[in-house]
Amino acid sequence: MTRLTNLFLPTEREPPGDAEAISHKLMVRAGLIRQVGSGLWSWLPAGWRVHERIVQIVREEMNRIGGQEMLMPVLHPAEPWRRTGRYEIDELFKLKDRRGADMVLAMTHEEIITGHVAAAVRSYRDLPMILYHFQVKERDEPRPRAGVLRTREFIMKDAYSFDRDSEGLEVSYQKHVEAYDRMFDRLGLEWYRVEADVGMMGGIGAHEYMAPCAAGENEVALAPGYAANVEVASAQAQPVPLPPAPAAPEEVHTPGMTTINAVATALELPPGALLKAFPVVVDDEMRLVIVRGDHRVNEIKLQVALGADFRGARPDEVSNRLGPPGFIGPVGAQMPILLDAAIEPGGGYVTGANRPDLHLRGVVPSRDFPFEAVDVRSVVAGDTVAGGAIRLEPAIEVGNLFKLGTRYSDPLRAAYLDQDGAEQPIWMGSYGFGPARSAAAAVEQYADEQGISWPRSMAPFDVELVVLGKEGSEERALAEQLYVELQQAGLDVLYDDRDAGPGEKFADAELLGCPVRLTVGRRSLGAGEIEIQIRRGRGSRTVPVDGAAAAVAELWRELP
RNA sequence: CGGGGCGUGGCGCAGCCUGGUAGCGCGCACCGUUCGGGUCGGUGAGGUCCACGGUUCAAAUCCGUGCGCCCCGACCA
Repeated sequence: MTRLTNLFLPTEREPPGDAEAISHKLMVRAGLIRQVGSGLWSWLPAGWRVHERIVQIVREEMNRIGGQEMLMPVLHPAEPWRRTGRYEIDELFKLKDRRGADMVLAMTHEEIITGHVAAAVRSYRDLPMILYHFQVKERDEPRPRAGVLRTREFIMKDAYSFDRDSEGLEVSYQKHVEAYDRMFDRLGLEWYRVEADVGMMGGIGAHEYMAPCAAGENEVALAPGYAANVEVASAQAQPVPLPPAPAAPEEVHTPGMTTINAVATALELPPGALLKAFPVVVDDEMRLVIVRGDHRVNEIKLQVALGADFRGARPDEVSNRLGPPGFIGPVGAQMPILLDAAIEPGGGYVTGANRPDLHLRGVVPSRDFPFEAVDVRSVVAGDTVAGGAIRLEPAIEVGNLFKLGTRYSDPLRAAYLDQDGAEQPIWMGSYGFGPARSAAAAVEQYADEQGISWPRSMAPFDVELVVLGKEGSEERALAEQLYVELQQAGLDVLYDDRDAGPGEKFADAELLGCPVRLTVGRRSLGAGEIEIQIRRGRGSRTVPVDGAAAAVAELWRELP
């Protein structure tokens, strides 16, 4: 199929000077991608083969659940984006055409697909339906990073389901869960399906598919039978020993101690025996959020608990309503108090006294101040879910599933007539998948000192055939013949026919990371054999020249 | 948006502080050598030093402006 002398595969000995992530370094070094600008990347031929192999697997799994592939444009009129209220999103690229009309570059395609469905679907008989496409997405990210892991332009598979009601949406959603589970298994990635934030853009449920890797931007909380994005994870906190509480809170002099650590150290208490007060403002009203001293407020969980956007209170607001920053607390606070569920209502905690250089010891929430119990803290490693300890892992989001409900069908008037002739809104779901991120995640997960080690399903080639020997040698003649036979056996072969030394050929083959490397050289040819190296695990064996192609094809099918 | 850093042949970098002939390694071309782990030797090509402006007899180097790129943070009182 491909001779290396004819392939545009510019490998580099050294990674770009500014690269940090493994996938960034290796994908550039291996000649798969090249940078055009910040967050803008070209896919070179070998890299594009990887991308398209991934795409094909996704396509097959989408078709299997009845998805219909189509294509929508990247350039949109602004109007539908205004209708859904998303025109104001900062990440949305906006531009004007020559007539001065407002246009946008698609960051996703809910507006357009819903418009098509709204215009064409009339009857309950037209539903349910799953439509999808692979198309470029444009997002003006505040900070692109790590090669192809976070870019401003990327291809996404986005699918949309249209159902008659919420029960129908559940069915469509479950089909996608199954399709996604299958595709990530087929891709050979390590992955987790985790509970995810539905976001403030409406929606009633969400999952993310996370590929664990060091360069990941997210963290997932994992326990036996449990997996969630830390943004939404919920768990039982580890208990903290509390000193016995006195009959009433006592003042403690704590000069200049404005941090949890300073107070905990001075009073010889664990940080978890203190309460941290976090004043926020919601719709111009201040509220006091309280978490344990060793915990952190999770802003996404807090937003969900509040049911509204919030901001941290300014220092002057804190001073006016409570006390000097660093010494604030819930006792006597004239505002609603949200108490994190990890706090024992009957415990005796230390809190700020709302006066300079003073804290209170022995504060018992249920006795000393009114509160509403909420779960608004970030889980930490060692917390438990159903008795199992949580661990946290960095991961990259490679897919997501959203139950949109009528978030888009309402403003875009996507409705149908039911059996009684009554108009009903269409229930929608949306389902994203990132081929580029999946490729990068595979590089991150399986790379070693030598380079990339692709899962069989996404490798640019199944086999790299390396010939050692000069032009006109016996090795060359045999390699040429093997090259043809391997292709006839159904394998995608990259044939390194360059006039280069063995070290260079081996190093490049390991960098590119095809699952199997074949070596035709004098050493084994004398015994009538060629060598097979498995990239993953670096195992090596020999096989007779006769029937070698069939043997390799059989071996390949057993690889991960 | 805040903070830090960088921009010099294709790639990775030095030179800048202290202004005065633009360097190194790799790669590339050619010749020879070698041929199971980036072999060795020789010859050679290749650079508006990000851009513009300023200072100076003289600017890669100093000053200013702009552009581009990377990293960290975007949060708890």
